[in-house]
Amino acid sequence: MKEHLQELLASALKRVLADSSVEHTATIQLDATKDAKFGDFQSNLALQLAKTLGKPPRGVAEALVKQLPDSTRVSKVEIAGPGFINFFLASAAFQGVVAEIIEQGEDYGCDRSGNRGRIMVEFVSANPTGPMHVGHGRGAAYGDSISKLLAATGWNVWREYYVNDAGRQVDILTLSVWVRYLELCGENVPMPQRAYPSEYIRKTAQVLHSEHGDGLRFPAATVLDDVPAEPLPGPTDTEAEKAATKTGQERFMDALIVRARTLLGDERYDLIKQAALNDQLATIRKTLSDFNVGFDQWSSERELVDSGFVSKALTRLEQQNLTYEQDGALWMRTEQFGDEKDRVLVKADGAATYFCNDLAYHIDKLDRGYDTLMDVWGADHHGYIARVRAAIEALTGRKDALSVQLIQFVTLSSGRMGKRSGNFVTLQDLIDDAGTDATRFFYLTRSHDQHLEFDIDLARSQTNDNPVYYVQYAHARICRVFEQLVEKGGDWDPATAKLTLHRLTNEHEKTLLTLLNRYPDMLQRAANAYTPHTVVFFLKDLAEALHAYYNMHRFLVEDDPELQAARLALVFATGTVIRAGLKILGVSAPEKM
RNA sequence: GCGCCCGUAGCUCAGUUGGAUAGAGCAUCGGCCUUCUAAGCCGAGGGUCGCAGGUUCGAAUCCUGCCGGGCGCACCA
Repeated sequence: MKEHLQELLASALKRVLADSSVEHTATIQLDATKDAKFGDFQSNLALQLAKTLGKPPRGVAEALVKQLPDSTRVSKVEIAGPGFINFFLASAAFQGVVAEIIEQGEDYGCDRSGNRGRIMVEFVSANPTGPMHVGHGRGAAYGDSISKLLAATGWNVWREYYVNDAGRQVDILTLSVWVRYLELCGENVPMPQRAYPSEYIRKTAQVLHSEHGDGLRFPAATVLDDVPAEPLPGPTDTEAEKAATKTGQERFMDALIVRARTLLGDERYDLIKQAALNDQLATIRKTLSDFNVGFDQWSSERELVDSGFVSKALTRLEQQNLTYEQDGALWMRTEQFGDEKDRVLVKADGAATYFCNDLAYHIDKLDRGYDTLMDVWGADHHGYIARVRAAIEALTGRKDALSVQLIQFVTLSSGRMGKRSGNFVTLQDLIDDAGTDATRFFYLTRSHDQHLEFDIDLARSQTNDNPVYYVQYAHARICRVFEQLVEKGGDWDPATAKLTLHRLTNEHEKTLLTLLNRYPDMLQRAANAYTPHTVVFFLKDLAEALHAYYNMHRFLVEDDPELQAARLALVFATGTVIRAGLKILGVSAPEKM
């Protein structure tokens, strides 16, 4: 419809400009109106043109309207305000959408071709060192929905979880489990302050203890032999003292990790490590599964390193002259691609940085043929964007190959949840408590680049305060109407119903038809801007229109079969679009509530 | 100190990429259930869009400077 009006304007524009030297190359802007009194679509073309033509905008508008070709789909064209051209559509043009939706079902307005390109969406990628918290939940809900949205708008989407199962954090995890295990054996080794406190670590330790008995045990005195005691913060520490304490605590932990390796040997150390990782990942997988979030692939950092891909990637970077050695470390030239400084890939001690492995992973993604890489990160990683973007640009020559979506922080009534706070609300707690539907809807009701205040009590409430019910209720009401129809012995045939759509004429029907017509455009906008919350707000509007209609008119009108068929067609189409929209959000569309 | 994000009704937030009189929900007040689910509908009040300039036909939206909040500035992950 929009394209049709744009063509009309383009042709009028061509005639108006025929005898002047002015050219208008920009695409013709056409927007849905906010207010019905301005018609259905508005164009500001005349306002834009007025300046270059040196004529008053209303005059330009008049000239344009005069040259506008006739169209059966347009009932009226008006010039209003400073020079807007307002289009009023013929009602038939609006009613047709119902037939279209009945034919296409939940794919109405979607492009499932995958022709826009291959995109890899990497999201969550939470470290397997503890359960997911509410911040991860937001990233999960966002990543899952943006993937579905992109898949519905012409993208070929692949979703991945990058498992950080290599590096120091895994050693910290291993140590944490071992300390808990020693505790079960009766050995009193203090849990380092900066280790992982998760309850799940205790479970892993218990299983290890029951399976291996004292096989992994060493006397506490041996473990702590020659290791300086861990410093503890004082209540009146200065900044410098706090920093010193932190460094001391890190050293304490590193010393214990070295001790664990030495005493246990590689085989037993790896046994603990693998058990710990498996348990943490199992917990994360369970939560994500409960949360209705799926991945096409889980990529392991460990495997990337072990397979030799990381070193191969480094060789390639060297061959492209993107690296250099300095102070015993290997650096990547990211500064010349917009980063504020060059970055270390391999440290002087020979260990790869996180950036190194992560970059190799991104190279692997590019090797696999994805044109666009989307990374969904927590907002605290924004300082990391420039170096990855720089590296990707260096490799591909494209600035737009990487799209990073930052997810702003989530706060709960009890304050911000930190991963190591030891006392946090897990995502699992949240969805066990409030349910997947309410939780996902809540996460997606705010723009992802906006801080989110998560009202747990509201999400948990089973009352009309909970916004997710508003939309679901509209769907359930529609389903109930069709149930009632059957109970009354009536029937409804979509094919013949399409012939009755001219009966949809009242104000409430017009509102619904307008919204249904806007759905495809809304999907495109939401996908292009990477904003699933656009879908949420659309669904709220659609549900509102349905509820208002429901309260004002009966759908089952026995004394007028034609009108009944038409209204049922309209609410059937509305139900279809609500279901399709909720599916993109990962929220269920119940038939009963 | 430098960089990124944010500031809209009492609270939580939208705002169609610069459009017409800035909108929802919650909260407050007043109406609507013998007819398809009242988890709903209809109506009322509530605003210096942080502040000050600038750009132009037109600014919550773009630019500059302040004020306030969050986050980040590693040979950590």
